[in-house]
This record gives sequence, structure tokens and C-alpha cells, in this order.
Amino acid sequence: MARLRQVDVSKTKDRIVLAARDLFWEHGYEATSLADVVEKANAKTGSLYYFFKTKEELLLAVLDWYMENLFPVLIQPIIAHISDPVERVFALLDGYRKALVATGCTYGCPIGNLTLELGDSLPRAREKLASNFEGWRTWVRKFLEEAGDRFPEKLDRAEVAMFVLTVMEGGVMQARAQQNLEPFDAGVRQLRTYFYLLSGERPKPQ
Amino acid sequence: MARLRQVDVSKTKDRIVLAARDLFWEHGYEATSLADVVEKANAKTGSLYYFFKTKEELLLAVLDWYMENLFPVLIQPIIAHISDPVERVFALLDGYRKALVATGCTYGCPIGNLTLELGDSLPRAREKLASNFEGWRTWVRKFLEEAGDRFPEKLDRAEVAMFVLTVMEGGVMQARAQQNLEPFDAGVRQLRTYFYLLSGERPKPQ
Amino acid sequence: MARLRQVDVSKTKDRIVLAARDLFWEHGYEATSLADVVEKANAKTGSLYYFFKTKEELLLAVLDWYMENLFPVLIQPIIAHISDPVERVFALLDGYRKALVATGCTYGCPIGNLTLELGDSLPRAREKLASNFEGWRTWVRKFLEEAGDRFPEKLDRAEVAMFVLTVMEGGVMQARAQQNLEPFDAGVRQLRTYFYLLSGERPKPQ
Amino acid sequence: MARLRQVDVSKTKDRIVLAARDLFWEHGYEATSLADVVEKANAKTGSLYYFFKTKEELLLAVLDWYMENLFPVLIQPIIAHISDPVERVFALLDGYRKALVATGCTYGCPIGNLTLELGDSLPRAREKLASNFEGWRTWVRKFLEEAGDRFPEKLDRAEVAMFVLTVMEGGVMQARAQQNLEPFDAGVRQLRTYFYLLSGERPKPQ
DNA sequence: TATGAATGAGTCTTCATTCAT
DNA sequence: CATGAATGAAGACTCATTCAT
Repeated sequence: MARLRQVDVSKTKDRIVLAARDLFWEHGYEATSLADVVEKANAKTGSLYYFFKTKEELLLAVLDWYMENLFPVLIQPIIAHISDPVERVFALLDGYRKALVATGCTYGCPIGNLTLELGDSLPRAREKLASNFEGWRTWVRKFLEEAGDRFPEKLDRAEVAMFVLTVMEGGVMQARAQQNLEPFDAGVRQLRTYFYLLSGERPKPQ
Repeated sequence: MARLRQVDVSKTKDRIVLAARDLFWEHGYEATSLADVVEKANAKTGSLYYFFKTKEELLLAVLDWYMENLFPVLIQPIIAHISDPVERVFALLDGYRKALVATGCTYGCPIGNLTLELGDSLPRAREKLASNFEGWRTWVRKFLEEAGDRFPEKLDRAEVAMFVLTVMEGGVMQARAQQNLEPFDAGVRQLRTYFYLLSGERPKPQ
Repeated sequence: MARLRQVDVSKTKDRIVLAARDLFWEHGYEATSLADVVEKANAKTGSLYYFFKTKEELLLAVLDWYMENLFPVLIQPIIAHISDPVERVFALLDGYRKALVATGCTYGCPIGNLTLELGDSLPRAREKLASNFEGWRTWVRKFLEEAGDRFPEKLDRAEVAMFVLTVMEGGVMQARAQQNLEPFDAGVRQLRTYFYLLSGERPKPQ
Repeated sequence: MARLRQVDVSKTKDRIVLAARDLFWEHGYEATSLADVVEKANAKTGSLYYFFKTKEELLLAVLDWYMENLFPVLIQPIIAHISDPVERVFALLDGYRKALVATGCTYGCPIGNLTLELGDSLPRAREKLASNFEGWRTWVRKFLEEAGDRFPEKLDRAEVAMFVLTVMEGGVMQARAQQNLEPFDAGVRQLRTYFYLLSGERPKPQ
């Protein structure tokens, strides 16, 4: 039973983490004040500092949340609904597309945002951001490996998984800059073409 | 005599823009205080506000600087030294690689950083960021067009140029997250493979 | 024990309100900086903003203070010491005269000052200033009504009460402008003459 | 010819004075910045300081403008159009009523505003404010003297003139506080009643 | 477990003023 | 006469953080 409530919204600490997660996503780390967080979490300053020693610690907790929820929120539904391994990769990308649509191309990937905003100013956060990327790429690599001989044996699946993330992040960035989906969709199209070519077929006419 | 110093780099306004450019690049927009800017520019707060009505206006001036200097700083040297059009594309990417090396993978692309940090919170800045991307991609498209029939006639050169930027930005992001060049280099390798495949050849062994 | 100090004048919030009240009175709203306020209140900027969201909110609190203290500070002592209702009116005026004397005709009526300084620039403050006037006039009207048939039945006591405030404020203003009591005293004399005439008697020789 | 252009709007100095006059009237002295003044006057900071050493000097020039224009703007039209001396007094009051109507009871008497805002913080300004009052009262006294034996011989015309100003200022103040003309009109009504009583008649029924 | 109060350095911005041209 | 540039102190306000209860 309790297992189902990994995050209990009724608990102050969790409400704070979720509020911080959303605000860091929407406005970034620096532009989010802890006053904003406690207000959104319907908590009090003192409470926040009871649970988190500093703003940085709160950020780390948010990054842990993302790591813990990568599978249940992003991966598991894809595995449940899609069987073709290559299509699982594109379904993952399509999740980010849906988020772009839902926010009018305003928000993007929270991990990518924080990576570029923070650089190496908070090294512990940077490590967790890298771990988030690592986890994401691990699942893509797994999918690609499931595709078996549909790709050349020599193809480095881990590197291609990294490339998929590269395309996703670069596409989201440009989509946000110009406020439309075209750069993201273009990236996905090129990636599909690349996969076709890798699998030995001729490229689809564009 | 004085006529010769019409564009005097020691002029306060220029010093302020250059200082802001560097600090926004290194620490981001929010994390940079105007006190930092004037100190680095060896100017005074009052002077900054004589030239720029707000911090946002200063940012816009910085983004204008990037637009005006895209050609002389990034493009022109490549055109001067490299004749093969496809290699010009990779030389452009290599410029970003060199910046990553020089900064120990700490800083990345200033335009990409600001795009993700700011989102749509400063709409005028967002437009200028989009224009910067647009300018960059225009040059890549030009290079690809110069490559003539080395790519299929039907290939959408503009979309591929967009894809090149996508790969660059996505690669820089992951390189910064994990503090090494591997994701960037991997992205470039995959892109080279893609170009080989598009041009009808077999991929180089990886 | 602590129960006895529920209203502790040494409490930071109260000290801030009282300091602001005095400074707004002495120098006006705009000319008073919040740095002045916290210094006089022996508090810190952060504390001020813990209790008051803006400078305007602090002003509103000061205006509330005046409303709450109209009776205990100005009215009650008069009622306690003077029984003749008409003389209660003049005793109220005499209170302002004493304040002029005490400050060398430098300060006047804090409500009048703020009314003219602020106009409608802070509408919520304007409403509270109007309420202060309203409260003041209500007491004067009450005194006039207690005077019963010493004034003609048809005389509009509320309007005369308004006139009393008019004379007080106009007299204080000119007394401050020329730095002597003469305009104030002249106004009171004319008002006495008016009251004599209204009550059917001949005016006292001036 | 030149006599007709006592204030030449085309001259920078005059434009500055008129802009300052309006802004001091609308927002007060402290709330008006010299940047506001030069913008409204379509002048430049340097120019303002060419003509006026300090903000205080500018204020003094504005107060001189009011003194110089009391007769041509306020008094002369009344003398030209109204012959009854007592009605000239009420015509003067009616001029202020018209200003209240025109501004929705937002602005009042510029001299009164500045008197209460500044107190004795700028002594030279205070003197000029007192002189403005003095000039105004002198004309009212002149009108009352022209009324000859309509008032008792013993009546101190100068003191009554002072009282008229008192009623005007106190009425304008309350009208601005409660954003309607009633306090001003009530003051004028009471003053008329007073004049009737002074002239030996019975008060008009109210 | 939670919180109301307090802190003071720091934020962006505005200010009256100066000065060389 | 007039002005563009520069100044630095001061403005209102926000911040992450601390602490006693």
C-alpha cells in the first residue's frame, strides 16, 4: 500500500520538493526564490529549512526526484504500450514533443535547462544532472540493443543513444527559441533518416 | 586625430557590453549582478544606466553584439582557411570544441545557455536568440549548398543545417554535464557518418 | 507573566509603525526613506519587510494607527476635562495650536500633510485619510449636537463640523507657511464670531 | 509686442519652468524627478543645470512664476467680469472649484500642496510660499475694502481675507481626500452665511 | 515536526548633480 | 547656449539563511 505513495503530496517535505521542481523548471534555479517555493508548496520558511539545509540541497532533492521518476513516469508507460524497440526510442522523443505542445514551446527539458544554467557552479548538482542524462541514455541504449541486427553489428549502440539525447536536447532548445515545433520535428526526421540509412535501407524521400 | 578613435574600445559603453557578454556567458543572466558588470567594465552604476535603461536592455545589446560578430569572429576565419564546403561545417563545430577544451568543458554556447535559462521570460531577448540561431544556420546552409551534388538533390539543406546546430547544442550540453568532450565528439562522429550515408557512401568504420 | 506583555511597545512591528508615523509627519512620505525608518525604529530592513510588503503598506498601517488613536489621544482627554460641548470643539482646535507652538509652527496636521502630498497617487491611503477626516468630523458633530438649541434647529451640524475641520486645516497651513500662529488664531477668532452670530448673539468685539 | 510674451514657450528655460510647475503640482516636489522635468520640457539635463543650479532653485523659479501670474491669471479676469466686490471674492473661490471639477478633485492648490509637503525643509521656498499667500490675501482684502460699509466698520478686513484663504484651502483639502466637491461647497456655503450674518442680515435658511 | 520573527548583504534602479565640449 | 556622458550615493525591495520556541 504505502509502496504506492512514493511521493505523498500531503507531506510538507514532498510538497516542497514538487513545488521546487516545477518552479526550477519554469523559471530556472536562480530566478526561483525560496519564498516562491514555500508559497507554492503552502509551507513556511522555517519548514523548508527544517528539511533542507540550503537552496542547493533542495535542488539536489529535486534532481533525485527526477532520477527516481525517470522509469515510472517516462520509461514504463512506453514499455507498456509499445513493443517495437526502435519505436520506443521515438516514443520517448515524442513525450518531449508533447510537453512542448502542452506548454506552447515555453518550457523544455528540466535537466537540460539546469545543465546549461548552472554549468559547474554547483558541482554536486552537475553530477546529478550528468547521472540523469546517463540514466536516460541507458534506456535508449537498451532499446537499441533490443533492436538486435536491425543495425550493423559494429554500430556503437551507446554512442547512438547519446546521439539521440543530443538530438532531443538540441531540438528542444531551438523549438523554444523560435517558439515552434519545427526544429524539434526536423531533428526527429533527420534522426529517422539516419536510422534508415544505418539499417542499410535507402533514405526515405523527404 | 580624434577622428581615428571613433570606435574606441575603451569607451564606457563598449566596455560594459563586453563585460556583460563575458559574465552572462560564464554565470548566466540571473546570476550576474550589474554590480559585477560595472566592476569588470571598470565603470560606475550610474554610467551603466545612462546607456541601458534596464538589465534587460543590456542583455539585448549583448545579443546584438553576438549577431554582429557571428561573421567576423566565427565564419570569416573559416572561409579564409578552409575551402571544402563540408569541412567548413565541421570546422565551425570544431570551434565550439576548442572553446570547450579551453574552458575545461565549463562554458558552452552563450546563445544556447541563455535560450534555456530565459525561456520566454524576456520575449525580446528570446527573439534575438532565435535570430542568432537563424544566422548561424544560414551560414551552414550556405556551406551545404556549396557542396552541390555531393548530397542528394532532394535533400533539404536548410533542415540539415538546423540539424547541425541541433547536434552542436545537444553535444555541448552533455559535454558540460559530464565534464568531458566525449558527448560532443560522439555527436560529431555520428554526424559525419550521417553525411557519409547521405552522400551515398558507406559509413566509415567507427 | 508573559501574558501581561501581549501588547509590548518594544515589539519590532510597533516600533516601526511609530517611527514611520513620526517621520512621515516630520518630512512627508516621499522624503522619508525606509532606511530612516528602520534606523529610528532600531530595526533592520529585512524586519520591516517581514511585516510590511511595501512602503505603501507601512503608510496604511500608520494611517490605521491614527484612526485607532483619534479617540484615546485627542478626544477622550477633552471629554474628560471639558464639559461645555462648544468649548470641546475649541479645545480640539487648541490641541492643534499647542502642537504648532511645540514645533515652532514647523509641523502641522499629519493627516492634512499626507492628503495634500499624496493626492490620489496611493488610492488606498487616500481612502484612509478620508476616513480619518470623517472620524474627526464625527466627534465635532457630536459636540455640536450636544450643544442642543444653542444653535438654530435648522443648522446642519454635520456641515458645520466639516467647516470646523476646514478652518483648522486652512489655519494650520498658513501658520506653517508664515511660521507664526496668527493665521491659526485668526481662523479660530472668526469661527468664534461665526458661532456667536449663529447662536443669535452679537459678535464679540474683535 | 514682446510685452505679450511674458513667458515664451519656445525658450528652453521657460519650458523647463512650466514643466516643473505642472509636475510639482501633480506629483509634489519630492516625487518629481528632474529627469521627469527635462523629459516633459523636451530639454536635456545639461540645459536644466545651465539655467538652475539645483532642484531647489528650480522650485523657487516656479514659485516666482506663481507670484507673477497671480494677477494676470486669477485676479484680472475676475475684475474684468465681475463688479460686485463681495462676489469677486466668491468668484475667486469658484476658480478653485472649477479646477477641482476639471481634475476630478485630484489636484488642488499648488501653493497649499507645496506648503504642507515642504514645511520648513527649504526655507527660501517657504518664504515664497508665504508671499504667494500674502499676495492672494491682499487682493481679497482689497475686494472686502471695496465693499465699504456692507460690513461693520470694526471688522478687520485683513483677518477676514485670511479667513477666506483658510476656508478655501481647508475645503480643497477635504474635497481631494474624499474625491468630491461637497466639503468645498459646504465651506463656501458657511462662508456666505457668515458674510450674511456679518453684514447684519439674518442667515439664509440652509 | 514545524514556524513566526528577524537578519543584513545584496538586488535592480533612480537620483540630483558635475563636467568637458 | 546647450548637451552627452559620467557619477556614486541613495532608493525601495528581495534574498537565502538563522534561531528561539
